[in-house]
Amino acid sequence: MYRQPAHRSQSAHEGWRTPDVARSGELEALIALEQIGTRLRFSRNQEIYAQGESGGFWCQVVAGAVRITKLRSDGRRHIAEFCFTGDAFGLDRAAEREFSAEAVVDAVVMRYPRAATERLIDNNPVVARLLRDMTLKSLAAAQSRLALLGRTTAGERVASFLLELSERSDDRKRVELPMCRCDIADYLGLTAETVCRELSDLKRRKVIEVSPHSVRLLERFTLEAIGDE
Amino acid sequence: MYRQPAHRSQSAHEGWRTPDVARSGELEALIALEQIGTRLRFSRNQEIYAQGESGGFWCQVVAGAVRITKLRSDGRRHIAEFCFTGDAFGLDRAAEREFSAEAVVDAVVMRYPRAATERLIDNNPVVARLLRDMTLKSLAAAQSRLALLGRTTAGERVASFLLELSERSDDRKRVELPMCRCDIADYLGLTAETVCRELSDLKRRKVIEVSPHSVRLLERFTLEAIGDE
DNA sequence: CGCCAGTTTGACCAAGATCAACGCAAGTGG
DNA sequence: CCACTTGCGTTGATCTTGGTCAAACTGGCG
Repeated sequence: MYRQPAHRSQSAHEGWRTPDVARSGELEALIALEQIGTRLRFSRNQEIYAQGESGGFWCQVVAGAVRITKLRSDGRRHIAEFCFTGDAFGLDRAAEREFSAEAVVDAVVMRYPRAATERLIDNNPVVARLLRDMTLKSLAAAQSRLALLGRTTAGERVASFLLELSERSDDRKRVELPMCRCDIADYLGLTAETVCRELSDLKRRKVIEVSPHSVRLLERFTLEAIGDE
Repeated sequence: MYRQPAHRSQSAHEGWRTPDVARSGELEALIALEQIGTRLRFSRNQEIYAQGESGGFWCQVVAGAVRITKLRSDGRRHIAEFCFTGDAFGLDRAAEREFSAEAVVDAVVMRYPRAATERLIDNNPVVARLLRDMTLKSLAAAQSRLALLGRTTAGERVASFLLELSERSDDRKRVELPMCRCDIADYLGLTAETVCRELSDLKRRKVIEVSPHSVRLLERFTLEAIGDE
C-alpha cells in the first residue's frame, strides 16, 4: 500500500506521487490537471455532492477527510469509503451520483471538471495513466473491503480498521479518528455500540488506549493477529 | 446497467460494445486488442490464476462464468465477483494477485498480456478509454456490492442477487445459477444453509420457483420490493 | 455551571451460524 | 443392471454474535 511521506506539503499535488521514479511528463501532467481544477473549502459535515446529482466532476482531497456515503430509503446508511489527503473520489462516470460525499472535518478539496479532464486524457497519455492508477487503487480498496465485510467478525473489522488508518498515519503508533463512532459503524457494517464495545475490549486487553478522537496502538502485533485472521 | 443483446455471438468482442454509438477508432482498438490476446479454454473449477501469483495479464470472459475468490488462512472463503460473458477481470496492477480466478463452469477466456496492453494504451486513446471504462464499471459494481454486504438482511441479499443475475440474463424471467449454493453464500456473506432457507422461503411465498441450477421469477415486483428495501 | 452531542455500558433479543440428519441425482465399479 | 459412493441441496434444532433499547457518563462550549 502507498504510504504518505512523513513530511506533508499542502500542495494539491500531494498524493499524486507514485512510489516508483516519476515518469517523464508527469510534472507537466500534474500542472495541466491543476490548471483545470478548482480549490474548494468545506466545513465539518458539509455536503460536497449529493446522491442523485449529476456528476460533472471528480475530486481529490487536499486536506482533511471526506466520507462517501449512501443513504437507503429506510434510513440505513452505508459509508463506502473514507478519503484522506491524496485520495481521489467521485471518479465514476454514471449519469447520476450513486453516493454522496461529505466533509468529515473541515476539508480542502480540488475539484476537476469531467469534460476538461477527458480532453486532457485524450491528449496526454501520462494524465490518462494517472487517472487509471487512481481508479485501480480505488478498485483494489473496494475489493479488499468487500472481503472484510463479507466474512469477518466485529472484532476483526475494528482491528483492521485501526490498522488501515495507522498505515496512513504519520505516527504509526497513534491513529486519529476524525469521524464519530457511528461513521465507523456505518463503514464497517456494525452499530456504534458494537464498535464501542470492541474498542473497549481491546482497551481492556491493553492492546490499545482509547479516547474519543484518537487511539494509541500499544500492541500492533496483537492487532494484526486479530485483523488478518 | 448494460444489457446483453438477445442474440449473442461467440466473438471475443462480445461485451466491448457500449450502449451509445461507437466512437471513431473503436473497431481498430478492438482489433488491436484482439491481436495481443490469447483465447483459452478452462473446465469447471479449473484455476485461471491463483492468489499470490504475479499478475502479468488481465482477462475477459468470452463464454461461461468465472468467480474471483479470496481464501483466508483459516479457511473462510470470499467471492468478490462473478464474471459472465463480456466482463473483464484481473485488471488490478498489484505486484501479486490478491484474489484467484476459477472457472465456475466450462469457460472461454481471452487473456491479454499487461505489457503489450500498456503499449497499446499509450499509443491509442480509444484503447485507454475502453480499459478505463471497464475499470470504472468494476469499481461501480464493487461499490454497490459494498453497500449490499454492509447493511442488509439475508433475505435482501438473496433477492438482489437474483435480480442482479436476471439483469444479465437473456430471459428476464428465468435465471441460470451456474454456481453452487456455497458459491452464492460466499458471494453474499452468508452460509449455504441460509441461502437455501431464503430461497425456500421465496418459493413458499410463490415469488420464485427453484431448481438447483435455475430459478424462475414469478413476481419480480415482490423481489424488487425485498431487494431495494 | 448546565447543556448537548457523542460515547460507553448493561440487559435482553433475534437473525443467522453451526451442527446434524436426510434427500437426491450423477457417477463408478463389480 | 444394481449396490455404493460422492457431492450438493434441503430442513430442523440449538447456540452465538451482534443488534436493539435504555440508561449513565464525558467533554466541549456558550
